[in-house]
Amino acid sequence: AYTFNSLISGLCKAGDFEIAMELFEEMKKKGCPPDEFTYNILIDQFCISGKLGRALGLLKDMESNGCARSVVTYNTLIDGLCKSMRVEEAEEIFDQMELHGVSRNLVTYNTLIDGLCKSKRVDEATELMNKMILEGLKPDKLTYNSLLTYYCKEGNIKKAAEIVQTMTTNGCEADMVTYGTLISGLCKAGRTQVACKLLRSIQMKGMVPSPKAYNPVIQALFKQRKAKEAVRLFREMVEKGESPD
RNA sequence: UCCUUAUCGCUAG
Repeated sequence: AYTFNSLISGLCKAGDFEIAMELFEEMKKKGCPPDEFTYNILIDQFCISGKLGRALGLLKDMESNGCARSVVTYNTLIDGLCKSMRVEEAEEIFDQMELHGVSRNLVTYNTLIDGLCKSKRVDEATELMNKMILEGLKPDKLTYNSLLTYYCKEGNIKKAAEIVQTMTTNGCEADMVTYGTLISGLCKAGRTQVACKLLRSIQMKGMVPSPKAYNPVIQALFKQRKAKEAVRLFREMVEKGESPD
């Protein structure tokens, strides 16, 4: 099955889904039954292509083929449902895990928290974060970033700053993803100057801002008709050894 | 051999 799984996964990534499915059928016929990994790969593919019904169908299949669902299986489905804007169903799957005796892990929580944030249900996302802490799981960068992204998109800089505060006090270092999110939030809120200052302070810390941290600022400067400043910033970025993207 | 987070752009609406 190992060989088949590698092939199927590779084919899916290359977009050759048809061939992957043929191999899947072949496995069953050739006495090499698909295992948990095979199913997870295919479920993920169906989710990515928006065929949730088929993904759920495979989930049923697993059971009848004596294949145990793992936490990854559930995580994949939860993510797929969230990305298709079917968060309610994702929540159902989340609840089902308990009944099936599969324990949720950090990824499970992060996935659903992100889904809730993207559906603008930030209060519930925050509740869920508290719940995970009660269950002994530690929120990580990804957890905080989902919330941070929500507040930044909303232009709620105050809340965003609070999140950064919380994450650092909980031992999560702000990284370039964090800064990139914050900077774009600041630009969106029209606080371009503050965003520039943040760029500076990142450099003071000895970090090199990524192009993704520069981009929103450059963009915002153009919108404010400050093309010269934008170009200056661009030059600076190149000098510091970053390749523009 | 399998799952989750940020910016911009592109495409569609």
